Amino acid sequence: MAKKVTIHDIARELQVNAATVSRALNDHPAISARTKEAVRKVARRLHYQPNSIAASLRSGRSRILGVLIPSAEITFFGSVVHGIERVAAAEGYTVLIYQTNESEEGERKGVETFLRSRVDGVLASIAKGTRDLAHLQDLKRRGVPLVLFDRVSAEAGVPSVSINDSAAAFMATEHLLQQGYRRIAYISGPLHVPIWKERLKGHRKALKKYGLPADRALLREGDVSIGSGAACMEALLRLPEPPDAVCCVEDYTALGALQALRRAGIAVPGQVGIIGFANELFGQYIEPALSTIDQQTIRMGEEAARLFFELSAGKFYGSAPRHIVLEPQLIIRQSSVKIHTAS
Amino acid sequence: MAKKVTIHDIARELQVNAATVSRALNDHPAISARTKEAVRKVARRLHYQPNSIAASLRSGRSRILGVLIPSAEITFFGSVVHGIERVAAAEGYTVLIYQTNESEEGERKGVETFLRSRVDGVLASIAKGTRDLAHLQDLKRRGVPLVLFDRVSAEAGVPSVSINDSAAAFMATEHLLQQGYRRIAYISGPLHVPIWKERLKGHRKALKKYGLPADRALLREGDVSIGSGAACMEALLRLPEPPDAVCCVEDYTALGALQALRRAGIAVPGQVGIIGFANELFGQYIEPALSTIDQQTIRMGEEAARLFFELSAGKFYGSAPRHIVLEPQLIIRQSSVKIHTAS
DNA sequence: ATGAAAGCGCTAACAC
DNA sequence: GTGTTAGCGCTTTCAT
Repeated sequence: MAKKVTIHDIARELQVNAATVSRALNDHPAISARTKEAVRKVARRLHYQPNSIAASLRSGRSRILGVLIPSAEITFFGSVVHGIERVAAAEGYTVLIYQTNESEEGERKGVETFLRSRVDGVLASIAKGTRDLAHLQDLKRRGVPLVLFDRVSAEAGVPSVSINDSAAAFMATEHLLQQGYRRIAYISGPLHVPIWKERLKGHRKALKKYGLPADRALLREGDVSIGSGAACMEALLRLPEPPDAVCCVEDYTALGALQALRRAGIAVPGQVGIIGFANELFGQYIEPALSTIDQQTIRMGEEAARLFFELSAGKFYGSAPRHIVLEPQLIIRQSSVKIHTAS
Repeated sequence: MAKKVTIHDIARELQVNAATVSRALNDHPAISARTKEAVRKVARRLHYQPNSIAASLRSGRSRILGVLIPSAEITFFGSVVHGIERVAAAEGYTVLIYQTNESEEGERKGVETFLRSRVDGVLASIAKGTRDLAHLQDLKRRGVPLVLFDRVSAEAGVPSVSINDSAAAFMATEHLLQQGYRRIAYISGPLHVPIWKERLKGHRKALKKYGLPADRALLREGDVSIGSGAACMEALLRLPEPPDAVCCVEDYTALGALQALRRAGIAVPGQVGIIGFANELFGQYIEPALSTIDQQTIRMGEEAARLFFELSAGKFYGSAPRHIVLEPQLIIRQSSVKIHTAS
């Protein structure tokens, strides 16, 4: 273990004060160009590596942004993180990711880790398993800016970026209706999670607009996994009056449903239409290609990061938090297209 | 911004020394149960949050493991991280992820960030764009344990976990040969990356075993993206003697190739067989389901984390680094099955 | 079982 | 333009 070199080593070498070295390294305006040059040269020669732990302890700022995501195995989040990174990098910030594994426990540990590491802010997407938001309030109480994205919560009282989930589900459902499907099932995620509650609302609104009843039997509450999607679909198929279309709350759910339909020998989109949600990469490559909703991932990440910088610049502390709502985009592929217009 | 509460606040409240509080909080054996109890109670009441920055500065240990992954959008890495987390958590360590976006530049920044944050170790999978490993050597030189996984490099001289890439490609190719395919193309990733070079070796070995020549025209060096897979496949189809099977270095590459084949109206696996690599989630849901190679992701993560703990326990510093090689598993689905045995 | 004191490496307020 | 000084909040000898 090589002895760590500090600014004092550089200072000694150059016969100057450690503070001078610190300033030179940080490009402080009051330091002469010659000194800066000399300091940098010695620093390089000695393989000096700044200790941001010490710097953070002293300055109270780490220039690190913590991002809490439910799972690194979902492309969607990786994509949002890209957006966050782009904006963060431009401001000289680094992004660190913690995956909560969809549990409240994991989320608490993530917050704890970030708090201990004294990140300058936290951007989070709430885990499926989270019911109590106390740990998020903790961040607020400690003055760590918090911004929520995608899986947001108005209760939290912090800025957020999300898509218009209700509108998205409305679009998806209306699209199925316009294709002539009439008995539309809905496979949701846990309804205690706001975004899934919102989406259900949009779905129902579309049904209502077309004068259709909200048949309780056609609503399934899954856990947004492939397996759960398949199980829900199977249950739906056992119904006395099975659905002729299904609106899924997630692409993976749709994948499971599709699998169940295939096993049952049901033609998609001929007999049953299906639409997903999230525009995951695989959707355009499966057979039939999955219609879905695009959630503007990069944009979402960028906006979330921007909200953080606004927050930390103190631009709207105290006033009501901003909620940015992005407009979703309907992506029509094959799985939901019954009507062939032209050819 | 609530005033931060420190161990001194707790100490004052209880009329004891800060050192006592520190010990109590860390469950030091020499502290009486009564004192510990009292300290914990006050800590809770004051919402005390330990400042690990200060602790790290003093102790020189952060109990944080940095993980460098090329991209958070690849399921494979998310899965490996799960394995890492499991082992790390058991040792009281936290995992922080940095995505390098497949570039050497990103990788350098990640190393820099981890170095500054004084993580206790780094687990890394080398980016596609990385040619110079100097930044990784830096970690070693500074005494930060480094373990490589998946995209490893023997040159780095550090412990690693990978799968037997050569054997994997051999299995994939042999499987195609056993299915009766004879003109087998190979879509590789950049050949300066060791794992892809290794895989190519395995592929050639299989060809050789079956007495087939390594036709240069059948080898394409793509960049492991869907688009590149499609482009390579198109080029292959334009050959005077197009291939009757294609072995891809990655599932996403295979996806692109599949797309190109579909556009060209070629039946898979009837006319052309195809096999991928990585066992990405989507593979079993596309049509035809993609044959592939499983890479033991969770296991890989666990082993990598274990290697780190061995390293930091000083078990084999100085001696030659251990390289764990996991055995891959051939997963036969539809895309490569020409021969229908039974039914 | 607890206290006293020193210091990890850096930055920032105040000198000059 | 640079030096001095005083910590940031914690851990860790060494005492007692």
